[in-house]
Amino acid sequence: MPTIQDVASRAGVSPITVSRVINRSGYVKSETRQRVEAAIAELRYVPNRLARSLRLKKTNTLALVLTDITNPFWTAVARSVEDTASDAGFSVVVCNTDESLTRQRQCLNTLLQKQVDGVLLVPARSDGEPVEWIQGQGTPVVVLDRRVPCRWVDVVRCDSEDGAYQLVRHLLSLGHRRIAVLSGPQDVSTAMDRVAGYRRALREAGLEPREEWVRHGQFDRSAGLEMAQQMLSIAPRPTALFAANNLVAVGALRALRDAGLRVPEDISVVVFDDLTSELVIEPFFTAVDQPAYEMGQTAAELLLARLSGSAPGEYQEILLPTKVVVRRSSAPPPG
Amino acid sequence: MPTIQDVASRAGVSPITVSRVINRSGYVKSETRQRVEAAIAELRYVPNRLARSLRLKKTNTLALVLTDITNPFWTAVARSVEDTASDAGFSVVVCNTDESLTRQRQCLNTLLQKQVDGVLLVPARSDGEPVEWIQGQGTPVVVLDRRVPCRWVDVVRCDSEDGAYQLVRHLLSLGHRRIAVLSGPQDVSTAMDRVAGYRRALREAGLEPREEWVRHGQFDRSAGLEMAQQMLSIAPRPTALFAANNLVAVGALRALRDAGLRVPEDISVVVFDDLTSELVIEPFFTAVDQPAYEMGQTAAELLLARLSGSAPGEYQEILLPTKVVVRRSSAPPPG
DNA sequence: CTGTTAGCGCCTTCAT
DNA sequence: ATGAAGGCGCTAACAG
Repeated sequence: MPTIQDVASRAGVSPITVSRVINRSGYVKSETRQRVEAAIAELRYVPNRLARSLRLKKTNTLALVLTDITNPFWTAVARSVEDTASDAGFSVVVCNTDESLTRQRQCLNTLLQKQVDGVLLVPARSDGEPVEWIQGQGTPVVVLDRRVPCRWVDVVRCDSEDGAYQLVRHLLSLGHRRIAVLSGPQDVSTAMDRVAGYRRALREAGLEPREEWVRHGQFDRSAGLEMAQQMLSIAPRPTALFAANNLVAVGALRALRDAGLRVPEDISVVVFDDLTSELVIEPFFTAVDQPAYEMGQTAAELLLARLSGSAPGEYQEILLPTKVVVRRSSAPPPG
Repeated sequence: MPTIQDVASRAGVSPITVSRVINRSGYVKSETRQRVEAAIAELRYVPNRLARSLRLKKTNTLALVLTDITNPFWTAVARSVEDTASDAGFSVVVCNTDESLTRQRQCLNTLLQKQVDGVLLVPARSDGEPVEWIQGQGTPVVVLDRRVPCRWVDVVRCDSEDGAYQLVRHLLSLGHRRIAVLSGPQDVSTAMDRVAGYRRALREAGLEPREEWVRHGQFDRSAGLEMAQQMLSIAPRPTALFAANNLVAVGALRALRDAGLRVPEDISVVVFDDLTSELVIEPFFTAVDQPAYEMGQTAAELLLARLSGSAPGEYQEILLPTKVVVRRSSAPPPG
């Protein structure tokens, strides 16, 4: 492949002149510029950004470390991050951790070695150490979606506690008294917060949350299926299920149908995080809708602002609004 | 940030010795190695892969250029590419083109500048030029999902013509005679091939495909909605719709429901490319199922094999099997 | 087993 | 308006 030196020789100038043409920096006589551009075209020269980045200590690349891009919520986030980054001339490297700390460390290590300019991190656990480690390498981080026990970091997320509270209030207002929650991993902040919001709503209604009505599992379909099955074996059976994420809800509904239960006639189901209407034939779930696209965009913009030095000095915690969407999956309890 | 030189000084060795420790290349006395490792730990040294890549002319990065990661089909492909690449020590940079040639060129340009080792490309158009351009830069390409008029390139895809043919045969066998197709962009090979398979099935059944029963639009929900509405205004109305992709089908169904039509009692709907069961409460569509995960994996493996020189000399065209899954959205025509 | 030399391709600084 | 020198951090090739 031709280098900047090859182009220079061909155009009869020095490499630095070619550099100035490519990056539109400094003065170049119009005639010289044309000769250089001609040489670039003839040689099909493509500048080597590796060398440029090494020199400039800037790669124009963002890392997006999330749990599983297969979940439509993260897909939307990834898409908005890419859109936002791309508009600013940045590329995005995506990594799936599957909620594993080991994989998270591997990802981050590789990413830092590649000298990404910034990291958008959905922490696999409520653990501040990875965040501090990245920052210790001089790389800015924005934490996405989840809380983390660090004061000195930017966070963009939704209020899980409040969303859950609202959702359970909706169930209570319909008359439900036996409400179970199918949540995610114990040490993931969103899973904890959603349980916390659930408990607060129950207590406020004068109900004592029973431990057997709280289950933790993975944030996926099969966990939802399994947790729902367990709930069905409790007597008296809950009249409503609160699924802490979209995939859990899909699995739960499967379990209910398999058990011959009708939703919402026999049992209600509500869910934190709606499935995008793009994918759904007929919206069914009563849900807390999270602005996934905005979350990615906001986080990416904040990170880019940090990189350009245009962000405010203090670290930010940005809470995006959620809203409850009532649909057909919730109704008054039977009887 | 500390460099390899800092580590070297601290350990009282030369940089190259540190390099050998990091990369486990060459001989290093166990005692020396320990000194070096201690220095690495103390300084929290992270090797700079930019410099390494510049030197080695290898970045351990793959590019994945697709149309829109928001479509679950591409999400699955992206996930499998990342899994496969990651196992081989590669990272993945993802780019969305939204079927735009301009954006495709921008993406590819940036990616080549970043010296990605290989490109997985879902071409925005049936145009061989971009492929040849990338190859001309000495970068291997594997084309995904779509045909391209190049002989000298690897391709991994499904047989759209045949899948469509099978799907329309299914409709014919149910007794349908007025079948319409809602396809994607005219110049995208999968959209063309699915129409071609449709036509072949019709002709074989002694039916002449009517032009008004063929529509082209974007491969998204709103196009599906619009195309379906247009079809409903044709008299006599088609008794079955063939949606050329998943999102088109969701949009079409919306249009049918809005028009007060029941599926499949009043009109049947079949679709090329199933929505993954992870996301669907109750599978409904009769569909051609494509092995999305395998497609990404196969393509990534082929690309990695090319990079390691372990691939066969000839370019490959790998056709992955599809299968028709009959569900509730198709039934005999009314009357 | 370890070190020296040189250079990957580019851009900043300082001349001219 | 253009160029020369030097170095970003790393490793291959060759000593020793």
